[in-house]
Amino acid sequence: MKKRPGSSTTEQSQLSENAATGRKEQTMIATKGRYALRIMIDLAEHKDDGYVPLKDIAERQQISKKYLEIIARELVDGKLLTGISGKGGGYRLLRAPEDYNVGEILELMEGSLASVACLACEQQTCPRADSCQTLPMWSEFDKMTHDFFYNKKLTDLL
Amino acid sequence: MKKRPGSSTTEQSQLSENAATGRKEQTMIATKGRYALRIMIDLAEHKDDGYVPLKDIAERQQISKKYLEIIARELVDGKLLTGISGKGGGYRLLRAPEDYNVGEILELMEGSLASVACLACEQQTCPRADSCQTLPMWSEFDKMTHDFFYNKKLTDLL
DNA sequence: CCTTTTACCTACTATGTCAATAGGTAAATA
DNA sequence: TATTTACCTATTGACATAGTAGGTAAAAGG
Repeated sequence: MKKRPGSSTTEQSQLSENAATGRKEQTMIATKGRYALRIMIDLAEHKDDGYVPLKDIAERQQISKKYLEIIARELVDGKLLTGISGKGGGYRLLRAPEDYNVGEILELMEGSLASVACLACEQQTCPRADSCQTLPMWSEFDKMTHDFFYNKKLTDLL
Repeated sequence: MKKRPGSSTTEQSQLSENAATGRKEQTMIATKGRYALRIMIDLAEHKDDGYVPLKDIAERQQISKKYLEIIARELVDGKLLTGISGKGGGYRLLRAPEDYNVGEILELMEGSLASVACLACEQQTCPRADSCQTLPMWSEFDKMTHDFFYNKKLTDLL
């Protein structure tokens, strides 16, 4: 409710990641995507430990466990993870670490890696598309971005 | 005040660019950056017509003139354009079109093209930087992005 | 059986950015 | 002097982000 900074339980959160830098925050990859990646990396590194509870990940990664819950559930819904409840429960990868790529993880969390709205989500083509002088550049950039992240395996980050 | 859609004067604005796609809008390049680029392109195409009033640009590009005013002023402040008031006034480029690159235009408007907050704005380095397993990837991506846009000249879009 | 541990679920909220709009003033020309 | 233009300040609605709060259900150990 009151969001008192520094009141968190185990972790010390991301401090002023967003604060008073004077400039904007319109980053391509938000916290959610980055945290998701760190969950996946953590699970890859502990893939032989059975089910890994979120509490452990939160402590190791210094991220609010409560927030990680939201992210982990989205990863489960997106079939990148599986989790079981109860004592001895936790999360684990569904595939071998080398069979994940960074792009699919980020795209699941961020919705789309598109650089501009014009190209996001199979959008009905913009009426100006035919005459747009910048669209080819955005397309080229998006292809480059897609290739970059989809060719990067999770194991490349270990 | 009331923002009634479709009430604009000359242009029909960007319609539902942000609306009900069901997914998110966290695009790397916002409307502001794209509009700025279109102003620059328009001015490059009319560089022999003296000072070009914003009214003309707004009509040609189908963008709210009022919003373009904000963007144009930022471009002036950033030394990419010059403008003079009064009849016969308007805006013009300060350099030859081939001496502009897309990166400097976007970066002026968007503040930074950084993919993640960790790398934006000369930020004091993250305490986790040394051990961060994802930072090298973000750096690599940012370098690729920077090269892409800074090597793209304004004249490449004409 | 009961306690503990865990995932899973719904709801809420503070903050900030984006994309404009509104309503002016100052400057320059015809 | 009227008109056209840039320049300026302020405000706003909508939405996303990054969480927090407070539970319920499931699974295992004792």
